[in-house]
Order: sequence, then C-alpha cells, then structure tokens
Amino acid sequence: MTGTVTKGAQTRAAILDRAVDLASAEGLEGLSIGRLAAELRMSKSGLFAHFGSKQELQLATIEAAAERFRAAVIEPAREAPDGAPRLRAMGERYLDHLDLYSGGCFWGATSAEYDDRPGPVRDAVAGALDAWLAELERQARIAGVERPERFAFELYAVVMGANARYRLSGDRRVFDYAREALARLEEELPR
Amino acid sequence: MTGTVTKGAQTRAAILDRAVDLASAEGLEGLSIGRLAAELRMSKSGLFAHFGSKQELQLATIEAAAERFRAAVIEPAREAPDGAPRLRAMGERYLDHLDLYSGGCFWGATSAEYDDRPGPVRDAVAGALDAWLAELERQARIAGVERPERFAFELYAVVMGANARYRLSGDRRVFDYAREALARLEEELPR
DNA sequence: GATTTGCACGAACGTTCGTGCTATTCAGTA
DNA sequence: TACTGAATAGCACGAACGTTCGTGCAAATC
Repeated sequence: MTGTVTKGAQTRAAILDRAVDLASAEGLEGLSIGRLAAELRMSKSGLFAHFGSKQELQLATIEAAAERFRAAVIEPAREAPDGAPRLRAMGERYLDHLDLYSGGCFWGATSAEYDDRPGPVRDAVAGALDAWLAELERQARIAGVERPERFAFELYAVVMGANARYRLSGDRRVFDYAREALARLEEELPR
Repeated sequence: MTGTVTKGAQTRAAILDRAVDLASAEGLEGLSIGRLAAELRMSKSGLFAHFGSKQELQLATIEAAAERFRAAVIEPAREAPDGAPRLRAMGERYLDHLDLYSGGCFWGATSAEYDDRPGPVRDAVAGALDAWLAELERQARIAGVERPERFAFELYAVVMGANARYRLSGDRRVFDYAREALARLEEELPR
C-alpha cells in the first residue's frame, strides 16, 4: 500500500540520519560501517545488507543530506518571494541550519574531502553543491543582478567560510561578520 | 657542523614535500605511510623511522605546509608596504600559490577534515590558520579598518571559497570573482 | 497450517593500516 | 682499511576495514 512505512525503510532512514551526522564530522570515508553499526546497536552485516556496498551507503547518505538541506534551507526560504527576499532568506536559513549537524556543514566537510577523488561519490557531492549554486544564481538573476554567477559565488563563500571558521575557532562572532557581509551584498541589488 | 645537510635530513625533506601534496589531496588521515613510501620508492619501515609515529608525520607535514605557505604567500607579500598594499598582495599571492599544490589548498582540505577531531593535529592546523588570520587582521588594523577581525574574515572567506569552488567545479572564473571581491574589499579601506 | 519473504545476526575472509623489532647497508672518521 | 653511528630494509604483529556467507526468526502470503 502506498505510504506504508516498512520496518526496513524505518531502519534505513535511521541509519542514514545518523550517517549524515557522522559524515559531517568524520567525512564520508571516515564513515565506517562498523562504527555506524555500533552506534545504532546493530550488526555490521545487518546494516551492510541495506546498501550492498560502502559506496552505495555513501551515495544514500549524500541524498539524505541533500534532503535535510532542502527541508531546512530551500523549502523554508520559499516562503519569501523570488529575488532579493529569497536570497536573504536562503543566506539566513543556511546559517541557522548549521545547528542541525553535529559536525558542521555536511557539504563543507565532504566537498573538501572528495574534490580530488574522482568517482560517483564526488559527482554526487559536486552535483548537490552545483544545484545550490544554480538556485542562488537563478534568484540573483530574478533580483536583477547584472552578473548572477559572481553574486552566487560570493554569497556561497561568505556562508561556507563562516561555517569553516566557526568549526575551527569556536568563535560565534563569525556569524555576525557573515550576516554583515550578506547585508552588504544585498545593498548591491538593484531596487 | 651547522648548516650541513645530512642524508637523513634530505630524505626527510623529500618525504615531507610529497606528504604535503598527498595530504592536500587525500587528507592527513588518507596520507598513509605505506602509500607514501611506495611513491618515494622506499620501505615503509625506513620512512617510518624518520618520524616514529603517524601523528608525528602528520605534525611534521603540517609544519612543512606552513613553511611552504610562508615562502609562497607571506614572505613575497612582505615586499609590499604594511597595510592596504600588503593586504592586496596577500590575497593575490594566496590565489596564485594554489598551483603549488597538486590537490588544492592544504589548509582548506585539512581544516575541514580535522575540525571535529580533537588532538594535537587539529591544534596544529587551527594554529596555522589562526596565525594567518591574525596577520590579515594586523594588516587591516594598520590600514585603518575600523573592525579588522571582520575584514580578515571576509578576505579569508573569499579566497578559501575560490579554492573550494574551483576544486569542485574546475571553473577558473571563480578566481576572477574572488579578485573582484578583493577589489571591493579594498575600496572599503580608508585612504 | 504450510510456505515464502524481509530483516538482522555472527563468523570469517582477504586487505590495509600503524607499529615494533632485528638485520643490513651506507657514509664519514680515525 | 677498519670502525661506527646513522639510515634504510625486512619481517611480523594486532586491529580495523569492507565484504561474503550461512543461518535464525518474525511477519506476511497462500
């Protein structure tokens, strides 16, 4: 029956939920099946059977992280109208949603990890980030920015930089700096 | 005799030179002693003897990377006078020096990898990055910026963002975007 | 009630990892 | 040329990794 959540699907979802957190802290390579199983109090083989290979687990984890990102950043920001308000909402939502991970931004951690490891995993990570950049670009275009790619890059750099800096220094003031930078970016928008 | 370069020191330097590249691509954890030895055509145990433990190898690699960074970014930028010109030179030198690594910025890769792994390695990485941020901040203060920390963060975010984005997309235009952002930051400076 | 399916388990495989010991080779000095 | 300490190699270890296999059990299907 459509909508029925089987036991297996529940377990799988629980695995992936934990996997996203673990990967955001230890990376997608450091995400070991044995550790993940131990944390979830299940056997390595039982967990493994859900995915068939480590790579499939990694890809499923990426998809789960993308889903979390959509639910926490993209979707809420849709309440704001296209263009400038949406851009402001996405930047703000991104900074807020960082608390959802126990190990900082999933994309910050995994993109640095896989940028030099060709393969399906890298492609999936790059695809997810490209999609976000493309959405930023689209909204910048709607807002009337003359060079949306440049604008999207700068917004990305500021918020990801804040994540990276906070992770290493523990100094929450970087979020204030980031918000100021976003505000100054906003002033660039034609009105 | 002081200044004499023994055979061991030469080997050690060659190991670390390769280790910095390998770690910038595979991370400090992915930097395996066996692989490193194979690439340098020496035995695992022979290489290992130079450091005594993997952690010591990692710490030495970080120090070597810091040295490379100083030689390629900090020192050349010293030719420019303190303040605004120095800030411009450091941003520019950073972007240029990225070609020195085969796997992108060493600090971008390792700081994301270790931000959630407490210990001496994390401390060393954080220390090196803090030192750079502090230097940026110092120069911003000399240039008369009202809030040097904020300025340093923004410069950092832009250039590290360019590295991350280029690594994943392969699109060199991000360097142009970064340079424009640096130019706009420069306009902020009091004259 | 019999049979099939979904899900999880424990044991074991081969490989790679870091690390420890011992033997060998090499360079520089007496 | 013999000696000596530094530098490198050889070999083995225990642990962790991803993966495979056969099995147990509960729910669903017939």
